[in-house]
Amino acid sequence: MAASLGLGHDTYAAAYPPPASSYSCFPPGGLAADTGAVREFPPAPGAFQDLLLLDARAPDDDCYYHYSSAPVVFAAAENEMMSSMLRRGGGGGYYVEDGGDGRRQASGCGSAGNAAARPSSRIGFRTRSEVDVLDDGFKWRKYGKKAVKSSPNPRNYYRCSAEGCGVKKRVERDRDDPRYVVTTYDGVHNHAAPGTTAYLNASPPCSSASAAPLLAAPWSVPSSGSGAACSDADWEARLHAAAAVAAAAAAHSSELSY
DNA sequence: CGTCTTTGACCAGCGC
DNA sequence: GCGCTGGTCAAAGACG
Repeated sequence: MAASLGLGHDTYAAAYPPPASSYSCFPPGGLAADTGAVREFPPAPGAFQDLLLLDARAPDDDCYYHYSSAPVVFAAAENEMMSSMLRRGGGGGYYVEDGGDGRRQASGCGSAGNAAARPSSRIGFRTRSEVDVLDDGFKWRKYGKKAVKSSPNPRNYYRCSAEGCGVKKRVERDRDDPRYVVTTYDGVHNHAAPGTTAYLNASPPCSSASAAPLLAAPWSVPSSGSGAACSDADWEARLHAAAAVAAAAAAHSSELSY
């Protein structure tokens, strides 16, 4: 489905394979040999059918959650999977799904020990976008900008504007490919973003394309690829927004699950 | 006038 | 102890 959209998602996946460093997080022997762990968070059948490509990483853990082949949106089952990971402290769970093309996968990271020792509500996303700031439904206030040594691009610091909410996010351009924005959420919101719950609970029919422009789900694109409801730019924008919403919602869901 | 961005200064952690 | 780096603070200005 992704390839039919003409956005080069498979190309993206090929261009951005899981970095070698991420595998250091996997159990000895690798995921293939650890099927028990892999199946720790089985999703509902078909839950990954419409996953969109993205990779999410927990910077502090040096771990990546990869969803190759197709971009990611945290549909219900997906969100639950990430929530489970977060409930375990940001790691300790593994999951791989072969979507039929043999390339799709998602992976958790970190050992159970690490999870216990390092509870984390930090989650990062890298998405391709021309705009730096992801509109995730929450209101952010910029409080800092810093040039970092590890990247030629400045890093921007944002804090949730809601009173009493200490969630922060960092936004920077990918040092290797400025087309991509790396957004890192730190903390969990103590409030809900307007429309977020409805957004995540909504079924993903293609016909819902115009339901909520700002938070419109990328999956609201005709799966056949023959429709003209969404331009590539539109798709990118939706993916971008959905990724941000997913990150925020995953963190929020994690908090609510404790 | 309230809110937000900008930006230089400051602080803390870390390695040497 | 010192320097480097990342993260935060806070004053000033811009904007609606």
